Amino acid sequence: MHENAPKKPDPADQYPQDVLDTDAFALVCKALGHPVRIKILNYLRKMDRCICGRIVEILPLAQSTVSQHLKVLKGAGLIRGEVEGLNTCYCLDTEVLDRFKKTVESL
Amino acid sequence: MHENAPKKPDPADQYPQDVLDTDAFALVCKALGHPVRIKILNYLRKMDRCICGRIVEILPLAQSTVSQHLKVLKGAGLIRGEVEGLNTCYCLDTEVLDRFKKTVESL
DNA sequence: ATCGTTTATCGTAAATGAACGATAAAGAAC
DNA sequence: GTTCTTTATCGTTCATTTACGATAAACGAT
Repeated sequence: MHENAPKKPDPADQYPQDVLDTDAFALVCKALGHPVRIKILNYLRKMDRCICGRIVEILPLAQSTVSQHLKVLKGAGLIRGEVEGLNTCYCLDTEVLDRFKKTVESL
Repeated sequence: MHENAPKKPDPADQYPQDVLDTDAFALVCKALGHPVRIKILNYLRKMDRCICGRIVEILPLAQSTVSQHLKVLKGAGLIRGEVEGLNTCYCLDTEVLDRFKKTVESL
């Protein structure tokens, strides 16, 4: 673990973006560590994409709480949201999700 | 593997214990949602089985803190620990882990 | 029986999380 | 322009998590 010669200890080279490091992996797991967020994710998977308001409708929670959960999922990179006029449209980030799956496979 | 004569919507039949329900899945994710616990899991994967004291050694944390993390992992079913005289020997619960993997695959 | 070792648990303090209502920001509709 | 709608953020409260040291419980060794 001493980089005298510039070999390739670079993690980005070893695993060309298909496995998450410990901290990133833990972050994603933490984001998945709440039933409501799993439900949101499942819904987005079924719907492909949908606006925030729809997610608020299907959950028995205040709008601000749902917004908070969406923020956590976004912070972990699991979903993306883009503003479309008055609404914000959310969808899964399949790339991050796939990377997560690969990491789990390797457990 | 597929339901040829499906008549039961009973979830326990549909998925003969190979996929976790939302709450159980969130619980496992939550347990994985801390870098230290990922490290413990990785270590146990490499070592197959090892005693608590060894895990305490490799982590820069107080013994009581490590014990707490082990408890979380055990509570999620990810590891098992059996007392062997003075020591407690921990190992992965591969069955729960495999179920978790299957659930993640299906994401 | 006494002493050291190992691990779990207790008690506690600080940080984070989850929920809510209220409010702000931004765009649509009038 | 004003007003309504949608969503994010603020402020607050309560619960949980994380960390630690201290202690207890269980066992081995002396």
